[in-house]
Parts: sequence; structure tokens; C-alpha cells
Amino acid sequence: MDAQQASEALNAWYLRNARPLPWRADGTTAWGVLVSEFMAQQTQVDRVIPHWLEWMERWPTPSALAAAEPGEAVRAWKRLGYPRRALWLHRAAMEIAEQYGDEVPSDVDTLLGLTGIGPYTARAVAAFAFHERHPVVDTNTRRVIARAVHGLAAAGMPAARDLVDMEALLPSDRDSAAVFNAAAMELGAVICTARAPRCDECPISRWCEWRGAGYPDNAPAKKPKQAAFQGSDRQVRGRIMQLLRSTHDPVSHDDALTAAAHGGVADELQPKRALDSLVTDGLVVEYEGALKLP
DNA sequence: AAGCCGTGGGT
DNA sequence: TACCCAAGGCT
Repeated sequence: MDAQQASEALNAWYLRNARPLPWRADGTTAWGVLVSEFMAQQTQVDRVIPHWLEWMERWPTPSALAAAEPGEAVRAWKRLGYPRRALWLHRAAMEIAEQYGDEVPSDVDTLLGLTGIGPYTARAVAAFAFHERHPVVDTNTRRVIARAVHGLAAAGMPAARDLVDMEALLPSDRDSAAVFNAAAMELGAVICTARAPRCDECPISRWCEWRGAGYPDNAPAKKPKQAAFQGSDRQVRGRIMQLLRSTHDPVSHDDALTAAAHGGVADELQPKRALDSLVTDGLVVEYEGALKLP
């Protein structure tokens, strides 16, 4: 595997084939990049697009969002999932507005200090918004490296090693590095997919160690699979959030618990357990004996 | 630090 | 259909 040739081929492919995601357009602010990264956490980017467009129109700066009620952020999050991200994004907006003069920080360590920003998002913002040279490693990148470099069918558990691997492949030039980070993610999302990779369309198939080895079934151990969603507290929490998003009026406990149970519960305590956890998370607040978004 | 946290698309 | 998986992060 010639890393130099492969990375150049990958970048060239990206420049010609990258999907026209709206936050990739020229002139997108660092805030816009940050919002897109929050929304894309554990969420396929195609689903993010309409939410991002609406969000940026409504809250074009961190201070604009910070001035809104956090519950309005949760409401605008709609059905994107993991609504805590909306709360965290609002919190990050307040931190940026109050502590950083309404300017999204470009420094990875500063970004890591913001609510809801971890190792991936911090580097993604630094690389894509500011073209700083950092390895950006997401689930797509991990899979591409596992296959192309390590000859494995899939990535193993996330590890510090991932950053080292990506750093070793990263072009030295800042702009090329930023493109390469995006290109590795794009390849994983569009071509080198988890389930049915399209190797016949892959720009680096000729350097791929996994392909060269004849696609061995050698996937390392990975994270335990997600618990079943059906019957889970997550599903029941989702029902309550859906009700609260649907109205600006306070919702009674009875109505919330009824909505929680609609469609079935795993046990009798589940509706109350789900509601209590939402209150603990700050996604629901008690207000004059009733419930509302924060 | 292992488990938890929504929702929907692809196979 | 049921299952896997998705531009992760927090506790």
C-alpha cells in the first residue's frame, strides 16, 4: 500500500465526487460547521440537511441561539434523535457567546472544553472550519483505515491508536490535510460502507490491503451491539419528548405518562422511570405542577 | 468505563 | 422482517 499515492487518489476523487452538503459550501461560518457536526453525531448526514438549513436561518450565530430558550432548541431538533444534543448545542452556544466573544474557537483544546464537543467534533471543527491540521477520526475513517491499511474487514473498538494511524496518513499541507480528513469520511459513508462496500467504485481499491488479501472475514471484536430499541426506555422517552415538542402549553403528568405508555411498555414503572430520567437530563422541567420543555 | 442516549435508512 | 448501523459524547 503506497500511502502517498493512495491519499492523492482519494483527495482527487473527493474533489470530483463529494456530495454537495450545504455546510461544505463556500462562506459557511465556523458556527455553521459546528452545528452540522453536532447534528451529525450518530446521525446520517442526509437526514441532517433540512434541519441544518432551518437552524442556520433561525440562529445564524451562537449568540442568536444563546438568546433563545433551550426548549426551543429541543423543539427545533424535531425527530433528529438524541435530543440531549440540542440542549448541549444550546449550552455550547452560550459558552461561545459569553466566553469567546461569539466567535467559535479554532483551538482543539478550547473546543474540547465546550459542552457536547468530544475528540471527534473538536478536530472536525478545527479542520473543516479553520483548516487546522489535525487527524479527524470518525466511524467512517476508522473503517476505511481498518480495511485499506490494516487489511481488516471492520474496525475494532475505538482507541487512541486511531488518531496515530490517521496522523500517519495525513498530508503535510494544511489544506490537503483538511480535504483528506473529509475524503476519508466521505469514502466510508458512500463507498466503503459497513454492510455492502462498493469496491468497484472505490478510488483506492488498488491499494486496499483488505481487498488484496481477498476480503478475509477477520473483523476484530467491536463494541457490544445496541440494546433493542423496542421496549426500551429510550423509546418511551422518545414518546414523551414527541408530546412535549408538539405544544407550547404545559403538559400534565397524566398526559405525559399516558403518551409514554401508548404502544406498550416493558414494565409498569417504565413511564415514570422515563419521565424522571428526562427531568434529570434537563430535557423536561416541572412548571406549576405540569411539564414543559426547558 | 461500560452503558446509556432517538430515530430512521439500508439490507 | 429483523437487524445492523449511523460525521459520538457523557456519566
